[in-house]
Amino acid sequence: MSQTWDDALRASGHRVTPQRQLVLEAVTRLEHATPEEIYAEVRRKAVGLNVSTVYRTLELLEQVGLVTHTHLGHGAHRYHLATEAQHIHLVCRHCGSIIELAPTAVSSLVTALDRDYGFETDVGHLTVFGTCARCRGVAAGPAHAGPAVPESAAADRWSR
Amino acid sequence: MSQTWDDALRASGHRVTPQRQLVLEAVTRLEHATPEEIYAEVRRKAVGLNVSTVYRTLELLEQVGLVTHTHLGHGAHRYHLATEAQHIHLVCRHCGSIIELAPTAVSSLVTALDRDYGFETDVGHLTVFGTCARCRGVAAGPAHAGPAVPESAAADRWSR
DNA sequence: TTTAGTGCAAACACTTTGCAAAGTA
DNA sequence: TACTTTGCAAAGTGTTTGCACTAAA
Repeated sequence: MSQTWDDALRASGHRVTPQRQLVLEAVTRLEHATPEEIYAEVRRKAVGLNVSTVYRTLELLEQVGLVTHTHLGHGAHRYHLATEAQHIHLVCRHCGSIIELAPTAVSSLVTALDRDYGFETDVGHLTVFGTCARCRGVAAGPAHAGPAVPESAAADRWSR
Repeated sequence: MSQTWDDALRASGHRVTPQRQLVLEAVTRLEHATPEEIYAEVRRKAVGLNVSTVYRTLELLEQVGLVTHTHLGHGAHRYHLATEAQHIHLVCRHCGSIIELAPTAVSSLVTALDRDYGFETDVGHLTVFGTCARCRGVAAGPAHAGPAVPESAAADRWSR
C-alpha cells in the first residue's frame, strides 16, 4: 500500500525531476515551512532553482497528495508532509512559539462537532491561538471596555 | 462601564473622523469582512475614501479595542466588532460556508488545554476547518496512499 | 492654531503567469 | 522524439509608507 514519492508522481502522470525531489526534501526537513523558507533551503543545494518552481512544485505535490499545508496566523502558508503524523498546533500570540499536540488532545471536540453539527473536522488544519504558559505569567492582559457602536448618519454630510 | 465609540477614540487621544465612523459602520454591518470588502462597502458612501485609510483605520480601531480580527483560511483577515459576542467558526473546505458557534461548544477543549498545557485559548480566534454536514454527503473524500519520502542524494548530480 | 488624519502615489512582499529553452520518459 | 517542466522576467494581489494638504479639537 506504500509507494515511493517518485512513483506517486509518475502514477499521476507527472515527471520526476531533481527540483521536485529537492522541494520535497526541504518540506521534509524543515517542518512547518513557508514557501519562502523552502525556497531558501532548496537554494542551498541548487542555486539556479527559481521561486516560481517552488510554488508550482508545492502546488503539484499537494495535489498529488504528498504534502499538505496549514495556516499558522497572518498569511503564512506552512507546508508539511502528508505522511507526517497528524498534529494540531497551539500558537502563542506573544512569543510566537508553536506547540504541537497529538490529535487526541482535541478528540472530544471533534466528536462533539460531529455529533452536534455533523461537521467533520480536518484535524491536520486545526490551529489554536492564545497565550502559552510562559507568557501568561509575564503579560497582564489589557481589559477591553466595550464601547457602543455608531448609528450611521454623519456620512452624507461629506461624501461625494 | 459602556462608552460610545467616539468617546473610546477620544479617550485614547485620537480624533473622531467621518472616515473612521464609516469604517466602523462597515465592520458592524458586514460581519467577518475582509479589508477589501470593508473598503468596497465604505466606498458606496464615500467615493473619495482611500484604501490606505481603511487599513490604517482598522489597525487603529483594533488597537483601541473597538474591533478584532480572525484568520479564516488562506490569508484573509476578517474583522468584526470587539463587542460582538465571542464565537468560534467552522469553515467548510468544500462549499466555503461559515458556521458560527457559541464558545461553549469548545469549552471542554479550552479547559483541557489550560489544565494540561497551561495554554490560554483565544476563543475569539478559533477556527475549525473541515467538511460541513451537507458536503459530507456529496463528496466521497479521496483516500491518500501515503508514499515514502525521498532519501536525498540526486541533488549533487546537477546542482551548481 | 496646532497637530493628527487623509488622499495620493509609489514601494512592498508574496504569488502567479507567458514563453522559449531544457530535460524526462 | 514528444511533451512536460524549468528559468526568467514581467504582471498581479493585497498591504504599507512618505509626504503635502486638510480638518478636528
